[in-house]
Amino acid sequence: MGLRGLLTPSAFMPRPNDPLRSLRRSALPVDTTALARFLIGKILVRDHSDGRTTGRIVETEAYVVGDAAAHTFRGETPRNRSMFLQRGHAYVYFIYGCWYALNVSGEIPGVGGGVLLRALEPLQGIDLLRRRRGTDRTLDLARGPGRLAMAMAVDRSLDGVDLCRPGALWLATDGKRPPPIEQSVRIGISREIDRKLRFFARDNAFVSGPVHLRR
DNA sequence: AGTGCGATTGACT
DNA sequence: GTCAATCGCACTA
Repeated sequence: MGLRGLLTPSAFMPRPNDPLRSLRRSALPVDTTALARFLIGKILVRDHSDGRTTGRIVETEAYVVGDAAAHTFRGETPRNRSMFLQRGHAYVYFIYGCWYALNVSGEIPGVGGGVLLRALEPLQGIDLLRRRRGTDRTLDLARGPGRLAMAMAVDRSLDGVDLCRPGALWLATDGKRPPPIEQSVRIGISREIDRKLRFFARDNAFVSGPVHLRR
């Protein structure tokens, strides 16, 4: 490596400690499906009194306007109102009596739509993620929406948080190019089952779902 | 006031 | 591969 490489960041060397930059709202596509694709490769940051945990988003699903599988389909209610906030806000819901799941709102104010975050590749705070999940299996720490929320200590208290402002929970980029992205049908729904609104990083081991939907 | 069910997971055969 | 756990919420009445 030459002098230039010592003095300036190199695009060719991995930099594990690349600074995180908060995602500006203006950078987010004004469309839930485009946002679901855009978020692959971005970073979710959880700042907690226990410490910071971060993970790279490797799997998302879009729940769009007019989508019978979306919680917003029947209009705004106390439960889902966060998905009607301006794009970039957290919608957290509780399901099956035991799990939370985290979404990012994706439309203009008053219009309901959101992106379910389904899996993260753990980056920082892996010991803390392990403690929260009660397992040492790095692969399983945040593979699946319920595990992701548990690993990142996400519950309804974070519902409505603005993910474009650094705080308890926010979205960031480390400047890396997004990975190759694949698309498929969504997992675990019974309506609108043919719409290919799931996005994931190709051949990434931290992606959830059955094997035939992993590549 | 009562009912049915879900954008899941982990344990088990 | 199957299946129970578990409860907030939306819907019906």
